[in-house]
Amino acid sequence: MRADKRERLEAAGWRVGSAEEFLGLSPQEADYVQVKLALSLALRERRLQSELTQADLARLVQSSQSRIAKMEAGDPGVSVDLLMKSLLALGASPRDLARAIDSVPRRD
Amino acid sequence: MRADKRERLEAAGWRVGSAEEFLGLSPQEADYVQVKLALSLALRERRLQSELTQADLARLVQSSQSRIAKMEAGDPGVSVDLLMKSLLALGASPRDLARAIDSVPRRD
DNA sequence: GATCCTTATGCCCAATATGACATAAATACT
DNA sequence: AGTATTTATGTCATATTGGGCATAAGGATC
Repeated sequence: MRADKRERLEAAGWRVGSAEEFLGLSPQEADYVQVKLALSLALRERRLQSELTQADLARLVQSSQSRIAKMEAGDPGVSVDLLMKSLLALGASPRDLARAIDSVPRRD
Repeated sequence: MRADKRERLEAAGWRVGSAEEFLGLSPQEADYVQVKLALSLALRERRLQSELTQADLARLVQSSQSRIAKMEAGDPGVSVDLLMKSLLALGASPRDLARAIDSVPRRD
């Protein structure tokens, strides 16, 4: 965001900042969310790459379409365990998981 | 294991193979276990590096000493989520998590 | 706009993970 | 050897996550 735009917004009474600030997350909590998000995105990418529907993937990992949708949406009620297991079921290697997690932007 | 030893063992009726084979794990399940194990080890290393007892860490992450012990032991009843959250609480970055996971030996 | 396919969202309740506690086992220190 | 500290293991109630189902919402094709 450009500095002048930020100034205009703040002058108008808006609070400008990251989602973490807004939600009041600690740095660790923010990192955790980011990791889950990265795995979510990796899952969606892999599924589409494999040309599977969410229902297909659900069958593959013995879950349900709704769970897959929630996983890909980064729903808070989905565990990293399930994300990882699903990714592995799609043929991802531990190294692939590592790469996905490593794509999380560094904090400053 | 040396080939001749393996032969002697098998001649004597032993089945020789990896722990995964023995436990009847699929490759994906084996990878998942390996990832958890890698995080367990990383946790122990970091905790010791920080010169904290399990009880100290338990306070830090609002858990209990017994949970920490189970985490570090790679207990099946411990989630990757908890492992990650604990590592992050010890100051690990997402990149550190990625490195730990990437240390899992490749399957062949 | 009707039909089909896919994805999103909300709700059950069964299964699993959780912190807490007790206590055993291991390790360190004198 | 005895004691203190740390770690391991078992159990329990409570909380969270799980699959399954219904249904809404989006998107494509006709």
